[in-house]
Amino acid sequence: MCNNGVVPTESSRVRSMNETRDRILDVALDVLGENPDAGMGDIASAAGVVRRTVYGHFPSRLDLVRTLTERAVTEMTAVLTEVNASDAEADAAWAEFIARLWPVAHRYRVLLALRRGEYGEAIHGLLGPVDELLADLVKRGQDTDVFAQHLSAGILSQVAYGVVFAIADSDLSNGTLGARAATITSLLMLGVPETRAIALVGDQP
Amino acid sequence: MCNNGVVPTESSRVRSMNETRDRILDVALDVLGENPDAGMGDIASAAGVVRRTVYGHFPSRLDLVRTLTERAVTEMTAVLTEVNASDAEADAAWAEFIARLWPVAHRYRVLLALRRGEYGEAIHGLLGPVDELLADLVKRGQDTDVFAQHLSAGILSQVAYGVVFAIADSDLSNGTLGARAATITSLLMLGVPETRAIALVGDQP
DNA sequence: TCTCCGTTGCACACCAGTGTGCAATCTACT
DNA sequence: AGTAGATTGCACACTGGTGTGCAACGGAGA
Repeated sequence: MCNNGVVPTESSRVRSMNETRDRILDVALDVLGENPDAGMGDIASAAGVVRRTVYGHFPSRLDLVRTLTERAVTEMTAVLTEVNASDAEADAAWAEFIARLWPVAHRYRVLLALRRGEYGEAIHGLLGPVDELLADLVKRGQDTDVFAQHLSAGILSQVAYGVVFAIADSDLSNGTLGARAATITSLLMLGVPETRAIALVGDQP
Repeated sequence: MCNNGVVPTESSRVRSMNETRDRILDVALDVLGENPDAGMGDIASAAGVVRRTVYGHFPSRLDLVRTLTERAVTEMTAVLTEVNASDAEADAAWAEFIARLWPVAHRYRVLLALRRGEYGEAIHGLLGPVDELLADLVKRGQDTDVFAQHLSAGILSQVAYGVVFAIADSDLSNGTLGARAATITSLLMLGVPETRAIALVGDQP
């Protein structure tokens, strides 16, 4: 009884439990990424676990998706706030943002497809803060005449990172090739001249 | 028996039948556009018809979606071949293409969502010719140094008209505002300078 | 008037996924 | 050894969509 606390990881029990829980979440991203309509059974099998066990960790399918979304929001806001805090030019900040966001966006690309139909509302709600931060960055770029103004900051930011997700969803998406392509393409559509865009990604490979 | 032919519209019978058939197709685009997972029942109700009747025209859900896709392919290839035949600069051709494609893309935007999951393969196969024509146009632009080359013509064309569909799918999509936004944005991401892009859409409102 | 034939309304079987219940099993901790 | 707890394997009920069968209705055409 050297341990009067309640949750000092309790050594192994809860740790292995958390491992399976995390494994389910990780594998759910992959499975749902390939087929957003995959069932709990598919996810369970892919995680090397029985369907019943998944329900032990997540009472319903919605809980699983929500947890996934919360995870994504946490990671993305972390990157975004950090980049947003820097005093670099908006286009440079955007380039750095995409470069660092890329692995995250690629992992959670399924949320794009999941946004419509059934869980769309829940996901949309959770993604709200991310959308705001994104719009702030774009607005800063527009105010300093770095970004084009043919669209409002709200719409433009949505479309711009929609493209990032679209490329992340594309066939040849992993590797740094996708990151470069996504950064350049999004910069271009934000109105940054091609030479400048290429120079920016050169800085941040 | 003044009529020895086989299909002189047979006056009314088959005509009213074709009307309901077309109405089902039209309404299916709307319903599926709002919710790609809508069932045959929803489509039937929206068309003012019983579910059983829909199955009378389309033996299975796949048949309905396939017919819808074939329709889209027909309309899109018509526009694309016409634009592709012109000897204008590639960026001007693209601008005209988007302007004329816009209503079509907006109507069939649901196919974007339907491309993944269940019918994805069938749709993808039917859309093949469109993809080729699109890639040809982009490649022409790249060869004449009008479009950027940070991505291959195949990928770039996909991403570019993916954006068009994304904007068509956006909330404020109908009206000419969406068409302008889609044209400018796609031109920008193709590497066309902002001033040139705006001039191009000015020519074709 | 009588006959097609599209349409309707209802029936059914089928399937796939969801979520729950419960006894059995295995394992880490005491 | 004993126990708590996660996991398993199987059961079940429920839902919702699909596709089919069939008798009945109703209007246009012979």
